[in-house]
Amino acid sequence: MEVHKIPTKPRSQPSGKTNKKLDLSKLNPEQKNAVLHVDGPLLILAGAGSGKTNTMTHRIAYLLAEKQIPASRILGLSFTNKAANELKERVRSLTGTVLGPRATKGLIVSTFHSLCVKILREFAGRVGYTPQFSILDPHDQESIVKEILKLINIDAKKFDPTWVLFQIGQAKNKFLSGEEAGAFFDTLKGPKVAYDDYSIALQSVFPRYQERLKLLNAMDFDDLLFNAVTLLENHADVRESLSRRFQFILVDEYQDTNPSQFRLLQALTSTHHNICVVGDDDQSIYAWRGADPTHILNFDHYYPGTKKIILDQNYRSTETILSAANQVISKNSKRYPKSLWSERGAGSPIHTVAVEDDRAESQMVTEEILKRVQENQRPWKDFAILYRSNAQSRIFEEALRLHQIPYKLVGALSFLDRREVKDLLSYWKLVVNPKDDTALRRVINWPARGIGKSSIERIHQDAVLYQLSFYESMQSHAVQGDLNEKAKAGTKAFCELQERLSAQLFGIVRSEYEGRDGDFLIAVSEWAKRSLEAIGTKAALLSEDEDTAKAMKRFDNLEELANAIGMMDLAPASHEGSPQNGAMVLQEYLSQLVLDSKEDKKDEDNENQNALTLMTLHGAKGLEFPIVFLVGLEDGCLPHQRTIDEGTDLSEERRLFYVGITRARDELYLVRAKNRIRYGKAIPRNPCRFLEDIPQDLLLERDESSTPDFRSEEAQKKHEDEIQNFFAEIQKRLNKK
DNA sequence: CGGTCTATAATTTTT
DNA sequence: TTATAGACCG
Repeated sequence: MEVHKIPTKPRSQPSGKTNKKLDLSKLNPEQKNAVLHVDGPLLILAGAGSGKTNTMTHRIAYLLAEKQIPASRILGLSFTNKAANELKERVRSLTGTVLGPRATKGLIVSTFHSLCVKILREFAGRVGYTPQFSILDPHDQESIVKEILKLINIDAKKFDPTWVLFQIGQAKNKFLSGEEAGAFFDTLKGPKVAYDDYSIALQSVFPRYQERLKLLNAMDFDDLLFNAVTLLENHADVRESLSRRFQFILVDEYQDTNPSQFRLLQALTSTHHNICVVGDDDQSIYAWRGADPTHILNFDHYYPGTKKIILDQNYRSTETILSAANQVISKNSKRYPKSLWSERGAGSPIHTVAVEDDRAESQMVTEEILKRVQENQRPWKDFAILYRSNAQSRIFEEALRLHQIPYKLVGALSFLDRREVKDLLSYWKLVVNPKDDTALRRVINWPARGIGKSSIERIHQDAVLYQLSFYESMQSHAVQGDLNEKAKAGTKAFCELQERLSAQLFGIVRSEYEGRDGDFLIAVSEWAKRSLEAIGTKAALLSEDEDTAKAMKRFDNLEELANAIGMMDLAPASHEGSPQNGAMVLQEYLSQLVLDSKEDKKDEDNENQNALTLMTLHGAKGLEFPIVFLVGLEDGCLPHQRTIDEGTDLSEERRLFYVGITRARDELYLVRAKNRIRYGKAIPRNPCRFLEDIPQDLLLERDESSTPDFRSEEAQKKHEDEIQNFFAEIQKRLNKK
């Protein structure tokens, strides 16, 4: 039963054409204040669904249109490519009607990471790199750490490489110096070993890892930030020129900034304080990877004279949903007190459903969705199923597939994780950066060319002995050396292939195309397609997969990867650091790919496709859906077990719940299972503790299970204790009288 | 050298 | 229960 009719038209689009004047009439007074504030620090506390993006885009448009700030003096920063693209697109459409299509030319709206790439490509030499540096993906990082662990005789079984990498990343995110990192490592307790060798292990791996990356001319994600900050802090000339260039800086999701990002911003604002940050402390959910919410809580401390604006009118959800959200979040202590309100009316109550186990959970959700689709004519894309951890998606996928409901799984193994994609990209990486041993070792024998383990080992040993890159060592082995005939021939063939590809690619020069950038890009794209042939990918794929159709499909994907080069956005030739030859284009393309792994080629038909969404609570931030199912609302799942075990602060888990609730526009389902099947056994579970904070009168509760609520021994004991205390108390009072 | 098999570990969240 | 990473054999 719907109390409220849902308007499905997009909200707050500027109506029709406006003549020469930016239309601010659709903004509420606070939003307008934020837009009109020009000079000096500005903090916008934007609650969920409060028109944050709209405010930011209007503010940029206002600077461009009314204040005549050149687009190239404005910098917008966000965390995801998706957010950056959306922001840019909306600024473009806003200013388009007023200033024409060229108004945003030179405007940079990007993620922190890609901004750092831009800066570092230009000044790589100042931090000991060449501009061709590669960007490693997590998989590459892991193989390097494994190598190092082996080298220093540490058992990778005891010291999980992923864990080691995570801690190294933490140290970089916090921008710790060598000694500070050491002290930080000392405080850690690892997962598998009781004694504290962890710090020693980390302290021996960390420097070696960094050294290795430098040798490979490669940076990992965290290095991009770390090195950019190092560059700016140590080189006043670079710092000042960039700070002067970016006269106005806007930062989205500011509550998620980590110390590296914070310092980057400080450097960029060293010559002015025109920084506008937008965020919501209640939606800070990345502290676990180094984000520090005190950046937003103490913003005016770092930037005195800050103007603070609170956007608390919500344009998204019903009042019922908002008051549940407000209640839940109000239990957190360290926050700017605020409470969202809306004019949308009460709407439907929140459904809370308890089911028997996770199988029943997926069934119930699926059936409910089918019902809603039939009864209310809802399209699939109105629905989202949100969960705490990725592992929970699987069972829903099965149920959805069974009922033939189209869904899109966000955060699934990305296109880039596919083996053949990584292989192809490794060839391309190697052409751009021949020092990239990691890439080389991936494809040295793919397609099979007779270079086996022992040959690789020999090449490797010579590389170490003569201080060569792996590729250089290969080159010398192709001519002489102690490889068997087959391996030698393979090595020779490989080197020749690389040389040829490289020569061809560097031969594609932009100046020959005289402004026809489209043709220039297509030439590079053609090269990429030819490289597929030269490598022999089609034959390789066909031979390793029985299923010819499947193999062809994989091959088509690779061709698509080559094609996409032709559709890149290319900086104008005059612009510094813009690609001048094929290799530079390819390099740019490769960095875009690694930094943008989420929305890749698979998303091509994404926008208008009608499918329900399956994703984690983290992934859902910034999105909204008419009907939301929050599933797995059990202790151990929503306050995640790891967080409970650490015994510390559960406020971030609570914020996660808050984020989930506030994704819903019209209806919200809170679903929990009484048992969860794990490794084939049913584990009984308690309801998520945050559920208690939602007032009963907002809820419509039902229990579809056949078993009574489970209480863990501990909970049972606590419950009994409470009853006993209660009676003891009464007894005491009676005795007193 | 490459494929198949078996043992073992595993379920936070990600640019 | 399932996925993956080494071991081992052809």
